[in-house]
Amino acid sequence: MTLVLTDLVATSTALARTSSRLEKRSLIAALLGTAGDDVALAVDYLTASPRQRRTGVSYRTLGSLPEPAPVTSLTLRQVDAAFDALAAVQGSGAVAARAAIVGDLFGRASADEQAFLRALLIGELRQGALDGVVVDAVAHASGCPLAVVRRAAMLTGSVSRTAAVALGGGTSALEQITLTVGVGVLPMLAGSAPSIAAAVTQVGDGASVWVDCKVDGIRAQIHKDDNVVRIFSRTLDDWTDRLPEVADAVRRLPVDVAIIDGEVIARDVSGRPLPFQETGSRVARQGAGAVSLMLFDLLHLDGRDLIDEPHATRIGELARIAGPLVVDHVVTADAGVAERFFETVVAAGFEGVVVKRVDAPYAAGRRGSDWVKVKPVRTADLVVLGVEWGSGRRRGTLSNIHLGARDAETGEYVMVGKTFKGMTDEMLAWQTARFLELERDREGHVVWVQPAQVVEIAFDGVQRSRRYPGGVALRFARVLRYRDDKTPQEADTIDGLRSMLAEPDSRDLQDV
DNA sequence: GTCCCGCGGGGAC
DNA sequence: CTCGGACACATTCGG
DNA sequence: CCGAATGTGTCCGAGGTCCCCGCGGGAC
Repeated sequence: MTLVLTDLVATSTALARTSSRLEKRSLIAALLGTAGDDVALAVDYLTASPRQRRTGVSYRTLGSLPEPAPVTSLTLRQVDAAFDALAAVQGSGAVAARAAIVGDLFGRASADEQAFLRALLIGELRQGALDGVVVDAVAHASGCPLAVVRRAAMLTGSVSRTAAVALGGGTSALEQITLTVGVGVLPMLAGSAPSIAAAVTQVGDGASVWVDCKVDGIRAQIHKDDNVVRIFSRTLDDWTDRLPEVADAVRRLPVDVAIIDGEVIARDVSGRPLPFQETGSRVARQGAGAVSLMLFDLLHLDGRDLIDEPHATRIGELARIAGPLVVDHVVTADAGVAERFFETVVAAGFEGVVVKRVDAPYAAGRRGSDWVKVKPVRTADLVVLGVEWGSGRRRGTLSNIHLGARDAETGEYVMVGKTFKGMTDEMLAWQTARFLELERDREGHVVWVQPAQVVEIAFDGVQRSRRYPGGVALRFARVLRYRDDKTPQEADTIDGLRSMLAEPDSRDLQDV
């Protein structure tokens, strides 16, 4: 039994049409019931994650498409084969080669199929169903308990493989899936809280909480099986080759078999974290520039699975085998103590803190309330310089605003970033009217406005920028509120933002 | 013919 | 990465 | 006492910043 693209596209279209999760679930379940051997492929496409992580094809390449075919018989496997071919293309002439494959594939697709494939390749499926809904649907289609399906998905790191096992072998087959050294596990994620006090009461509810120093690096899940070490990124890509020194460090640990969770980060000789940009750069450059490893969890140790053990137990074992690499922490029920720890680690250059329930298991793949992060928040009053028309459910509203800081010398405003975050529907409606009033010019989907409206922006920090003229950009900017009590002349200055940049000390920029 | 730069794709946060 | 909206389910409120 | 309102857990999608690499085309 094989699945035809048309059927998948029909359910995708139906998914987009309804907002009911239950209905989405039954639509997907019905499709999976007919998918036969193509369950995994169907799930990969429905969750907008084709096997081929990189096809080299996106928005730009798909600008001009051939005429849709009036009749089609495209199968999922044929699509998969075309994606394989795309992924294999490299070297001189690659652009033309990809265009040829795309032209052939799309020429065999109907209009609806073209739209679907295009959305899939661009990564903008927007049918209101991804991993969460699909996992639910897999449980329904297979008759397996949702909790069992979820757990299998977390342990295999793959919804599609889980789906194939569930539909093929049912609950008993799913239950045979266990934590396996060498197979990436979905990493446990943290929710967030606005303050230490909130986090401590939310997580601890009166009891003691575990407070970890939060490292602003790149997540790494490390599997050690004697001398064989594999390192997985947060999305479970294999990054072993680009982190040789990390692999060596783990090889030297006094354990045979382990799965460790931690963060990779570039630091100066004193151990102080370097800006995230530096660690990102070093990691991407295949091990150019040393990075160090900071650990905060242990999922498996020498034949013993620890994911269901309490956090405190796991960390106890971790400290035993890798003490010096474990991140700083305190255990307390006192929000004041946690607060002081937070201040200390932030002063030392770390990102903040993660508050953890002491007895929480390792609940992979879920952004639960067992781990809650808190980071310091910066704030600035900036001027709106332009706005962009929104897309998707923000179509028809002026959404993404361009932010400017005041240049005290010239009196002009220099752009330091954009944001679309923090706006309620009400604010969206207000700002589209407001910025249309202030409109000065248009260019594509951006509306340039007179620099008259001040907005209070929250952000995590500033970073060095090559794109923006002031040389700085905001990280994670979001709107707090519009300020009608301030004139643009009272907005915060670009110099003020620049002063928040960590001063690079060239002596310190050494490998550790 | 080579080098460099711009741009697109893809991945971190 | 952040945030708001929406849905599903649990709990509490009000006639 | 039961239906309606309110609260909670989760998911999704709106798009941000940076980085690197590879390809292609223009400058020299």
